[in-house]
Amino acid sequence: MTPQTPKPRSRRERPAKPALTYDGIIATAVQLMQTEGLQRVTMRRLAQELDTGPASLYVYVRNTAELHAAILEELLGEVDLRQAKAARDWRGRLVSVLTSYTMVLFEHPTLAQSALVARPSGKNYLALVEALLALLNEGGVPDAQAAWGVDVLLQVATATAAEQSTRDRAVDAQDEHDALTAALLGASATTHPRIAALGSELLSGSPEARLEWIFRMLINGALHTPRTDD
Amino acid sequence: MTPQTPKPRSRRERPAKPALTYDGIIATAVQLMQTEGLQRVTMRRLAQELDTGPASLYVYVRNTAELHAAILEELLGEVDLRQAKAARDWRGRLVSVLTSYTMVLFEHPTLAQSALVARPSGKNYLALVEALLALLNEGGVPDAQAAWGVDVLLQVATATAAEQSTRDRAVDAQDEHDALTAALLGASATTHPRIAALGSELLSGSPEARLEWIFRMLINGALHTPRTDD
DNA sequence: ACCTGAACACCGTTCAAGT
DNA sequence: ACCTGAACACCGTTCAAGT
Repeated sequence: MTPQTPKPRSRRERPAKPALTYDGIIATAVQLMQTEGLQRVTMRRLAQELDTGPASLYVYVRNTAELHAAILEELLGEVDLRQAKAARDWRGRLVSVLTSYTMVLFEHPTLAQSALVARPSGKNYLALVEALLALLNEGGVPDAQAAWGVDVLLQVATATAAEQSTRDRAVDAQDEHDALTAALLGASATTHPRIAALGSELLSGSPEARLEWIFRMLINGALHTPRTDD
Repeated sequence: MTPQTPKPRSRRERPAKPALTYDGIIATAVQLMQTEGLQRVTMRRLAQELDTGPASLYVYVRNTAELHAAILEELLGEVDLRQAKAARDWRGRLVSVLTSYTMVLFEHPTLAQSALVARPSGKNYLALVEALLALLNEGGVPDAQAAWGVDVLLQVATATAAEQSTRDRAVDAQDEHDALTAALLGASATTHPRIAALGSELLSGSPEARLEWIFRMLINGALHTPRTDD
């Protein structure tokens, strides 16, 4: 009689060390980010979580940037693409999808920072691009303009989320914001007439109100700016 | 006869250790960035360059982010604001100034990355904002729209430069770009009809042509999108 | 092929102690 | 007030050696 249950050779107190796989590594990385933040998702810390040494991860992931890109692609699954079919005009639906994307990144602003540099190319990203292109097409934005415009829409949304990453590291960010506020409001009307004229208008509005206006102005810009390059 | 030339108490082989000052630290930091790149402008490396320990720098600079922001503010002095007075229509001059800003950041894309997070507020930055606001005003962009629009213009320029920082670390970036190209061009017409319809159009155009179109569409968007929030 | 220990070459930041 | 040595708590990545 051969034993049906192979005795697990559990090392340490963990319930059995699972074999390393790409998917397993990324899943653990996402979990680690959710519990400890992206700044803790390092090769060393992740290896520790997987009960191995950092060198082992390099069999599956080229470097830290690639690891972060993979995490982002996972996260993009949370973007609410159903907004594309809501009962609103195409502009409103476009703004909704973009806002959902921005909100997902807002939860992890440091990831947004890396997203600017390491663009993903997985299925969730493709689905997002497709949804945006469909809405632009529905709104009558000419193909050539939609092709370049979709990039700008995502770039601005990503950059806006990335900017927010300062506001996390509370204290410094506050100081920095105060410095900018003081500089803008204290500008002299002789040397900086336009800054002085606009004054607090430059800093006005909630982040939400600003973002909505920005998305609308991008859409209008894409719709009304012909490509003259070719 | 008293000696007229005081004997310098030179430590090591350096020609006399200058006293630390904020300006001296930033000047050395800028120089270090120019010779070795921003990734080498660390507290430790900079301290070494100044012939002291890293702890000494914390008397003048709160942290690494603040150091990088100070470097950026210095660099903004290189933006060519004379373009604002060139013999072209206001849109063309606006595009010129923005392009000059982008080019300055292009030389140091990792600095652009940090610029997204740690916005400067020094005199060079104020001069740039003032120049942009003056051009928007000249073009008849309503104040409320100019106030929010100037932020978007700078954000997009900064983000575009930051994106380029990948293209420096040559090999990975190429792989990543190839992955995106393959994903976009390989998209199925049934699952991703719009991506398939646009195809290579999505990746077309030189960076310069794209950027010029982007600036023009931002200007048009700002000009034609009223603020309805208040 | 996959996995690993160990090493190399670094980091930011704090703190007690000096001048 | 300014400066410092030393320490704490980390990093990414490579490589030779194992299985």
